[in-house]
Amino acid sequence: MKADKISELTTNRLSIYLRCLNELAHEGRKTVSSDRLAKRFHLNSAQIRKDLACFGEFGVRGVGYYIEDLREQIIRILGLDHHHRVGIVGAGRLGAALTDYYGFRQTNFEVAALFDADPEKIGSVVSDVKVFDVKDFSKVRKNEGIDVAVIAVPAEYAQKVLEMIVDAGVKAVMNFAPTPLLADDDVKLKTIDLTISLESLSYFLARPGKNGRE
Amino acid sequence: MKADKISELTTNRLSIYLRCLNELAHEGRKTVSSDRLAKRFHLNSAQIRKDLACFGEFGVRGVGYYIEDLREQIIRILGLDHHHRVGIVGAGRLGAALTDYYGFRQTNFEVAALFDADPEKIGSVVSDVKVFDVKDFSKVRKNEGIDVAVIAVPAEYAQKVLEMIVDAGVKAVMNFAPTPLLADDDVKLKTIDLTISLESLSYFLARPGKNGRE
DNA sequence: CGGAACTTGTTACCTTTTTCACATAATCGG
DNA sequence: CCGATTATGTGAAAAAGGTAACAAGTTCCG
Ligand SMILES: NC(=O)c1ccc[n+]([C@@H]2O[C@H](COP(=O)([O-])OP(=O)(O)OC[C@H]3O[C@@H](n4cnc5c(N)ncnc54)[C@H](O)[C@@H]3O)[C@@H](O)[C@H]2O)c1
Ligand SMILES: NC(=O)c1ccc[n+]([C@@H]2O[C@H](COP(=O)([O-])OP(=O)(O)OC[C@H]3O[C@@H](n4cnc5c(N)ncnc54)[C@H](O)[C@@H]3O)[C@@H](O)[C@H]2O)c1
Repeated sequence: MKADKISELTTNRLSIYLRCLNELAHEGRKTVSSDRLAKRFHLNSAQIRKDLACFGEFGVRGVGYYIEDLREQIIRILGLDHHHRVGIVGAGRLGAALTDYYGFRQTNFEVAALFDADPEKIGSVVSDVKVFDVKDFSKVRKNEGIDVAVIAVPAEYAQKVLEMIVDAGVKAVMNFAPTPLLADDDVKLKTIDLTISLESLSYFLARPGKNGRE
Repeated sequence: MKADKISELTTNRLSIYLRCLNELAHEGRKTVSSDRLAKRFHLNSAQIRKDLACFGEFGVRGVGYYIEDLREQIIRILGLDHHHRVGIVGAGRLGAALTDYYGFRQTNFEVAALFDADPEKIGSVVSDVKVFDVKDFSKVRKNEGIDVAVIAVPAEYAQKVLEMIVDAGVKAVMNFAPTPLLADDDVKLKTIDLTISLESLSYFLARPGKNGRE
C-alpha cells in the first residue's frame, strides 16, 4: 500500500521488529508469521502487517516472512545501512556515558567528537574521543563530517546550543536536557526528557492500582 | 469532571505544565490563563484545561489559574510531595551518571544505593553512594527503604534483574536497557529505549523532508 | 447595578491509531 | 490437480487522542 506519511510510532515499532528478528535469526529460524512474531514478543499481528505494508509487500501468503530478507528490508528502511558521525555537546557525566555507549556503534553511529565550554575539559580525551572547544563546533563539524548532534548540557544552555548546532548545518539532534526546545521543521529534534519519565513514575507511586501499561 | 482513567500522555503533560508554572512563579507572576500559558510555551489551551479537568476545578473563570495554587495541586497530583528512595542496579557508566543526576533530587527522588555483580565494583563508592552486591538487593532494599529501582545493566541481564527487583517487592522500575521487559500489572515499568530513538533519527536522516514533529 | 471583557469547564467534532475481519494468495499432502 | 491449511494485505470498525466552540461564571469599571 506504500503510505507516504509515516508515523513515528510506526518507525519506533520497526525498530522493535528488527530486534525481534535479530533474536529469531540468531536462533537459526528461517521464516516467521506475523502471528508467531506477535505471540512471542507480545505484539499485535495486524499492526505488524500494517506497519510493514507502509513500505511494500515483504511477506508471502501461506508462508509468512523470510527472516533474513525482512531484516535487510527494515535495516534499509531505517537507514541503518548508512554510517553517521555524532558530535556530543557537553562533556559531563552523561556526555561521557554516551561516548562509550555501545548502542551507538550497533546502530552504525560513531561518536566523532565531544564539545565543552569548560577550559579544563577542552583538549582532554574521553574514551578515545577528543573534547573540542564548543566555539569551534562549526569548523570541527566540517572536518569530522559530523551529521548528528547530541545535547548533554544543563537545561538553561540547551536552546542556545541547539541554535548553534543548527546554524552549523546539522539536521538531526538528540536532546537530553530536560526542557522542550524549538527548531525549524527541517531539523529532526528528539528530546529524551528523564524528568517527565520520573514524574510519571511518581504519579503511579502516589496512585497504585491505576497503572496503564506503557 | 474528575476522570478516573488517566492517560500517561496527560501525566506527561502535567509534568510540562509544572515546569512552565515554575518559570512563571520565578518571574513573580501571580495568575495565568490557559491561553497565555499555551501561547508562551507552545501548547494548546484547550488541552491544558482538559488535562487539569481530569483532577478537579483549579481555575477561576474570568481570571485564570493562581500560579502558586496550581503548582501545589500538580505537585500533589504527581506525588512529588512524597520522598522516594532509588536503587540503581548496574554501577557502570550510565549508573554512575544517573547517581549524580540532579533531576532525581529535584523530583524528590534520592539515590540510596547502587548494586553490581562485579566484585571489583562491590564495596566502592560512587558520588557518595555505596555499591552493594546485587545478591543483597532484597536485604539492602529493606534497610534503606528503597521503593524505586533503576535497571542499568546490559540488555541480556535486564529481565532477570527485573524479576529479582520485583520479587524483592519494588513496584516502580525505570529500565534503560534497550529491550522490552515483562512484569506484572501491579508493577509500573518504564523503559527508556535509546536504540529506538536513535533508529528513529536514522530513519529521518535516510529520508529528509518527511519530518514529523515530535 | 449592569454590561463589556475575560476565561474556565465541557461538549461536540475531528484526526490519528489500533484492532478486527476477511478476501486473496501460496503451500502441501494425497 | 485439488481441497485443506496457512497467512498476508487491506478496508472497515472501534478506540484513543486532540481541537474547536460555547455556555456559564467572574471581574472590572463606569
Ligand atoms: N547525569 C545524568 O544521568 C543525566 C540523565 C538525563 C539527563 N541529563 C541531562 O543532561 C545534561 C547534562 O547532565 P550531566 O549530568 O552530564 O551534567 P554535567 O554538569 O556533568 O555536564 C554538563 C557539561 O556541559 C558543559 N557545558 C555547560 N554549558 C555548556 C555550553 N554552553 N556549551 C558546551 N558545554 C557546556 C559543562 O562544562 C559540563 O562539562 C543536563 O541537562 C541533565 O539534566 C543528565
Ligand atoms: N552508556 C550509556 O550512555 C547508555 C545509555 C542508554 C542506555 N544504556 C544501557 O544501559 C545499560 C548499561 O550501560 P552502561 O554503558 O552503563 O554499561 P556498563 O558496561 O558500563 O555497565 C554495566 C554494569 O552492569 C553490571 N552488571 C552486569 N550484570 C549485572 C547483574 N546481573 N547485576 C548487577 N549488575 C550487573 C556490570 O558489572 C557493569 O558494572 C545497558 O543496557 C545499555 O544499553 C547505556
